[in-house]
Amino acid sequence: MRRDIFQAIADPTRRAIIALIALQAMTPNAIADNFNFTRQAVSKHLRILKECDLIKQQTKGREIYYTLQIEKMKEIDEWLHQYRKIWESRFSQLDDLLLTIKNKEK
Amino acid sequence: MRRDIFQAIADPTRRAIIALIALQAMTPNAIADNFNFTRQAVSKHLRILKECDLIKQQTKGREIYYTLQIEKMKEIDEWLHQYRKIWESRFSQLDDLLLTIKNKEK
DNA sequence: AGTTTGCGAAACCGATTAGTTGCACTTATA
DNA sequence: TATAAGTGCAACTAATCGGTTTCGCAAACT
Repeated sequence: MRRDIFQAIADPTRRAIIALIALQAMTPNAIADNFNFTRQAVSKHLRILKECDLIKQQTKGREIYYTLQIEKMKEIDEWLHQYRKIWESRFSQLDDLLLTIKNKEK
Repeated sequence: MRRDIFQAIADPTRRAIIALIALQAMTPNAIADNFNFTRQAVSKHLRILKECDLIKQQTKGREIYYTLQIEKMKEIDEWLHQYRKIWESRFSQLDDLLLTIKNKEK
């Protein structure tokens, strides 16, 4: 199935997993220790995160270490950019207004 | 139901609605004209967006105009901030590396 | 060689999602 | 006042989601 990064971060557990492995590479078991779910449930989340390239895996013996692909997070940032422009322009409009009021007081 | 902004933007149709009303306030009918869904389907999306304060409505006669609450989008930006710090620090590490190489060449 | 450990995949299940149709209500128009 | 237009809500439905249990397989340990 084609995965969407926005759908991937929609689930709070997946966001928590992202936060965990952002700090250091972790195995599924180590990740699952932080939750009340089974390792298999975590494994399913990892699969979804992997399907949209948010994480990558590195096998080491029988263990698999998952790491965050921080580059992928930029996609959200890029989507947000168009709206950031809007709120920043509104903020500068407010600045202009305050400046006008200030000048009138003189 | 308590709504989550991340869940709200997970749906591509809702992201399209957000993009539409970011430009100008629109009525449900006007929004629905842009999709192949029924007006009622759009109405349900609007309800979800409203439940997490991403949009607000303004009644004008029998019409209801929906506008984007751009401030709410900042919540995503704040969540993203922790990861932005990471990719920016990695970028500066790359800068350091390039600088080191450059100095060696001298 | 036999057992334990770490993992993913499959089958299953209840809850949720995203759409539909049908309806009721309010406002504008003839 | 009757009718049309704009809207939200409720009931229904197929598909998806997020969890579980069970299983099979490969690597590591005894």
